[in-house]
Amino acid sequence: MKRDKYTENIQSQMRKGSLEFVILLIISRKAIYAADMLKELKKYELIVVEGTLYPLLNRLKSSGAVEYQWKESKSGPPRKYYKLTSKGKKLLDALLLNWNNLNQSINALIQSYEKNNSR
Amino acid sequence: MKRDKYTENIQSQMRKGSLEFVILLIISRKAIYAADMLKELKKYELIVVEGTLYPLLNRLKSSGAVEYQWKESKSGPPRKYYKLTSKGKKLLDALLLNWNNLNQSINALIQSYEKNNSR
DNA sequence: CAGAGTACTTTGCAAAGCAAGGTTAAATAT
DNA sequence: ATATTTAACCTTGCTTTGCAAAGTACTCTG
Repeated sequence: MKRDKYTENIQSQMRKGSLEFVILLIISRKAIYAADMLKELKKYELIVVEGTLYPLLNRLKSSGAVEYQWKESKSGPPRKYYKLTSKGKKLLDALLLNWNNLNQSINALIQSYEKNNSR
Repeated sequence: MKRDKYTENIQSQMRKGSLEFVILLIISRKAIYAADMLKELKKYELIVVEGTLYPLLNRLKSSGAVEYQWKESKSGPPRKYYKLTSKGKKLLDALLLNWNNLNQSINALIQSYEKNNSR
């Protein structure tokens, strides 16, 4: 396996790991449907494809973290507008805490790395 | 699936995603062998088990990011002391950049979440 | 040499990302 | 009105990978 491929692979894993978290954050702001989530993610350079997003949304749905309403569209089939449930809000809060902890651990490690490399 | 299980699952995914990165950071500080890596990870509350770590180290090895030297031990079988190769250093630098980007994106999202929830 | 402790390896299962292809509905073109 | 295009959403199959559990191998102690 080439190094570049491998680098990309690890990077995509880092993205993956925080995907549920990011999706919940996006949904928390306002009700939104899948295709618009994809655009939003692209803005943040968190590239995701349909085949990843739809199953993920279904998992969130069946876990009770999100719910959706069908809404008509003027230009195509109806859309599922997702929003957080109260369960979803609790989940998001737990993930925020978790994110902060992970961040602290990694930043501590990064600092000792930078020290060893004379800034 | 219960919410708690699901929460844990997502959290463990977030850990997973940054695992290679964290391992590289730890190895970058000084040559170290697997069992001590596990202790180190525990200090940072990034729990990992053997069945995860050893295959991961082998993947890093065969991608050329790390190399190891056998060293005798006074209390058991010999140990593989891992250290970064120059390839590994480049990989780590790329991951550092990637980490910073991901961090920025997520922090931007978190900020707009906190705004909507009136701090 | 038997048992305990330490270190590394392997196997098998399950979760999940992703490419590719499919279905359905509305709008537009012919 | 039929065909094509576009927008949404869904599904299948492959592959990767984390992890529990069991296995191998080496050293030291009694």
